[in-house]
Amino acid sequence: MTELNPTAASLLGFLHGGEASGYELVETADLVIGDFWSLTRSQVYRELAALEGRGLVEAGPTGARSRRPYTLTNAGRAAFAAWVAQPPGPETIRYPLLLSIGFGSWIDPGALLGFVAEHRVAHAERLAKYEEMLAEPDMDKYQRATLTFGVHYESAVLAWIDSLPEILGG
Amino acid sequence: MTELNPTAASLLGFLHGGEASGYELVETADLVIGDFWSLTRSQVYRELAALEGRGLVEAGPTGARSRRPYTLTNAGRAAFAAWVAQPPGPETIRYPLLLSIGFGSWIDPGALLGFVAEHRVAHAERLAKYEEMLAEPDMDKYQRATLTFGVHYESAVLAWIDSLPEILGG
DNA sequence: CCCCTGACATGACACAGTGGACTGTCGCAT
DNA sequence: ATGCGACAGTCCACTGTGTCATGTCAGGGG
Repeated sequence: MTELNPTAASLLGFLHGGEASGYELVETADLVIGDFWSLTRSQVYRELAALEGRGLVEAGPTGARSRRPYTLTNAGRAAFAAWVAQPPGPETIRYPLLLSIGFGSWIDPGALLGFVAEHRVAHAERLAKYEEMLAEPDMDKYQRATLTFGVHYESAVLAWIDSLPEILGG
Repeated sequence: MTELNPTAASLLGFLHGGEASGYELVETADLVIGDFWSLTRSQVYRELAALEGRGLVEAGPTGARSRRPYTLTNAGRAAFAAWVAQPPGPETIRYPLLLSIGFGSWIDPGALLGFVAEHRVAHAERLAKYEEMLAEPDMDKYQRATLTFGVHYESAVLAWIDSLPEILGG
């Protein structure tokens, strides 16, 4: 029984909510974990096929629009339980803006500040979205915890961006 | 002239400092951009081969321990200059701990807090490392800017972690 | 009634990125 | 002399990304 990867494990996790197609799983995942665990349609369909091959999920009869509804098997439930008991690995961040700044001496200073300003808008929007979602009173505490991460993260990025003129100005 | 990807562009960037082998480029990159732009030996060697095929770098005569020293070509310099003029894309974060928390209802609460505690140590260490590096007075302002991001990021993660007991406790 | 649009649904493919295993070289200290 | 650790590169299987292609179905407008 090879280890599950986090993406596959997440799919099994969502399938605890009942039967779902690949399309629905992508939508759910995008919504629920998309801000800190990226996945793509292609990858999801590939994982589902692999999970089916390993007997961790089962596909029901193909429905309208060639929809393939997947359900958890007992083996799938067990594999998920084993996965969540494992300590999670370190995070990876890939932030192209930081690359640009790191190579800032080759960039026109005005252009660089322009790039930063564009990113500031995106981060401010995400912060507002998270805060709006957190205002909802009846919310699962685990989702509240991940949203709170988002708030801390976006706030930190905004604070950093606002400190840049002083650092780069001289 | 297809677009450069950020990894390939970074290698060209580092080669502005003069001739270097794949091994040295991995070391440099790990040190300078490793905290916000992950790359692996395998990928670096593959990119170098591709860059050589496109005429953006040139390999000198193979030296001791089959060392292949690469240098920038004029085309490589031009490709890098074109790349840094482009606006950088959005960041991607993949944080397995957040997945675990998102699926927290299937995890033993004590174990979950244990996972969090382990991560706290790692983040505290990185924060200390960044602050120590920032204490250095003569430092390139661009590196100072990226290190400052690190400080903001790690501080935010620590603050978030410390807010978790309250969120998850109830 | 027909056609168009947009949401639903899957898959193929090429390329990028990761992590481990493997091979070999060389300098140095015991 | 030997054996360890840093240097240097390669291969492979798998995971992840982005785009293109294909087809289905529902509902509204003409």
